[in-house]
Amino acid sequence: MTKHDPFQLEEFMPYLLNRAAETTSLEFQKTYKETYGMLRTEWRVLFHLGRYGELTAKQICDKSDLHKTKVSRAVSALEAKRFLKRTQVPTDRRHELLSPTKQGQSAFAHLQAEAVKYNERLMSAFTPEEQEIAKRCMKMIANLA
Amino acid sequence: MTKHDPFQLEEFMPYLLNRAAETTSLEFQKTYKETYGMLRTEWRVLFHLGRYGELTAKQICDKSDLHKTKVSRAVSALEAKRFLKRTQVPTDRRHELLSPTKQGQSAFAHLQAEAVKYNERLMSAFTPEEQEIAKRCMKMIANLA
DNA sequence: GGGTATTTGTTGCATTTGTAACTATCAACA
DNA sequence: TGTTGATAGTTACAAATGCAACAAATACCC
Repeated sequence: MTKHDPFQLEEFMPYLLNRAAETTSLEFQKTYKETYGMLRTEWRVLFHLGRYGELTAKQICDKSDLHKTKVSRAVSALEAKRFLKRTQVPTDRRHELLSPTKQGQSAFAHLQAEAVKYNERLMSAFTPEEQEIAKRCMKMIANLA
Repeated sequence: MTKHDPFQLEEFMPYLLNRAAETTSLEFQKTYKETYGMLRTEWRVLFHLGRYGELTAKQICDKSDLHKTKVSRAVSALEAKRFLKRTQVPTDRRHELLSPTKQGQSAFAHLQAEAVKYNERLMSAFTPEEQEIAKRCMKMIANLA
């Protein structure tokens, strides 16, 4: 690092992304943690189930990019809390279909509404164009686009 | 969630931010993990020391938004690996000044150069305007601006 | 069919993290 | 001075995570 070319930590995207991700995650965590006692991974698994309906654990792994170990434990926890149920698949007994219970659907509906509100509040500081650009950058960086 | 208004997971910023942050962190992790055996927190602490010079643990906490226990452990690890040294402050024995050793400076110089390269590669997919907007959004969301 | 390789998911263990309690030092002020 | 409160940093313990080994079921191929 020279005086002419100081590398600013604030220009380093992994750093900025981590800071921003941590800030928003901690803020929104209150919503699902206080009301439903969920952990972040559980919330993300339930989110996928609510969003896509019936899924196998493998499909959740692929869609969410969560490790199968994390998903396995989150599914157990959500099942114990009666937010999802498992259904055997007769044609292939290796995997089971996971689907939200009534309680899981209700929690998802609530949390989704809160997520929309939180998101709107978070993004309201930016113009629609800026929002689009930011989202596109994130998706590209996360290999989602 | 209705058919008219499906809440896309891909529109939820905490989700996008976490995905993008995790992707970049894992990619860049290789650089400091393989070569220096550092953990992410250690890398971030060393980065602050390299960037700002002598700092107390408290100052690193404030600048990095890392919890003091994480910093404490990262400092111990970096000291054990001879990347930093502690200096007593006679006027206030509660804190010590942390500064990189020769080896720490060398590691920092190397990692910083790699960070610049990684960052340029990462951002090369976007126009300068898009890069500025994305960075500004991140800073704002992370309360850095 | 029978043996091997793949896929799906769980579990055990070591590492990492978060929270709270703790020590040590200094500040403030009667 | 001495008592109380604040600050810097460490440590202990519980919870969460990552990795590797594992078990069970299926696919593949001779």
